Amino acid sequence: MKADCFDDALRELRERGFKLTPQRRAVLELFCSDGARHLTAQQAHDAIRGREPNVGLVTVYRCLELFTNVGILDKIKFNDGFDRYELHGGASGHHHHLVCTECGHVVEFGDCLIRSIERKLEKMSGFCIEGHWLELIGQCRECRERTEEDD
Amino acid sequence: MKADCFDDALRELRERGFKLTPQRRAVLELFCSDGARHLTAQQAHDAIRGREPNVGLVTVYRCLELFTNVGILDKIKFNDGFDRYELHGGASGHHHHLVCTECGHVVEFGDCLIRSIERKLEKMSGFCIEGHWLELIGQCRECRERTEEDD
DNA sequence: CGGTAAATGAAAACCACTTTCAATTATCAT
DNA sequence: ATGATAATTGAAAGTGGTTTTCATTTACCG
Repeated sequence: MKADCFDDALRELRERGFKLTPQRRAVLELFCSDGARHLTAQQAHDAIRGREPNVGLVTVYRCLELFTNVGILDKIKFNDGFDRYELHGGASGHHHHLVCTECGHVVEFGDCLIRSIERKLEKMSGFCIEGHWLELIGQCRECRERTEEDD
Repeated sequence: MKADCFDDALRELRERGFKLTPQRRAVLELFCSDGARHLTAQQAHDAIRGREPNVGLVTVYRCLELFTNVGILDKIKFNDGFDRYELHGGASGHHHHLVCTECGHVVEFGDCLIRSIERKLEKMSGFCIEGHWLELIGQCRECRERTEEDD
């Protein structure tokens, strides 16, 4: 549990005039806890329910939207049809995801590798590039080894 | 209009035992026409409606799915919530999209720039990378110039 | 505390997409 | 050609994640 991220977020909300409801605290606590990465609204709701049964899924959706607008969370999209959220910046700043097709294991990596591509493309296309989305899929080491054993 | 792509597709469908209905011909014609790139089902339906009013949106969805399974089309996903389709392989093979946030103008580019990143990541992560999805967004030259004029 | 505007929860709406099902039609055997 | 047959179609209903509506509750300020 990253206490300062939680306190910083509460302060940010208070300063902007938003009410600090138990529901919002519960969602914030979840996302400031260590294991919380790229969660869907449903996953967040399930995780919160145990501690705080009085939090509706709709409220979770609204918290996620609010926190994203305020800059506390980032909305990220895998190509699986679910909106996902994680702490803004996170431990490692802007990053991308490498997802295992077998077990769903996710590895994150920084975006320094993309910058050079962006510069090349800006020259080629005349675009001023503002952002990018990169997701890679494959098989993680564990799943590859298990698959080989099965043969 | 790429006549051979159209004929090849018809032959492929016939060989696999699918019926050559006017609806399927209309969808094929559209995707074999020169301007047809990364179309949504709705866009395809709108484009076809002019020539062939008797084609339902549902049928367009079914054609797109069938043609993708058969290998005539590729399904591609922008992060905008719409499934999009284009001719398999296309003129330029596997590629990525650079989308203008102002006018929606799309520039395509090949994936040779990604390969070196994939190799680095395989070493770092132990993953065997099978595929990737990259989309960049920004402002195209025209929109940037127009925006500057407005200031 | 008491007033007030913001926040919540349940239900309904949305929207892209898929499925169901009765009616139509391309294809093939005759 | 023609009729049999199974695939295909279109309309309507269903899905599933997300958003909106609206009456009720509640955090916050005075």
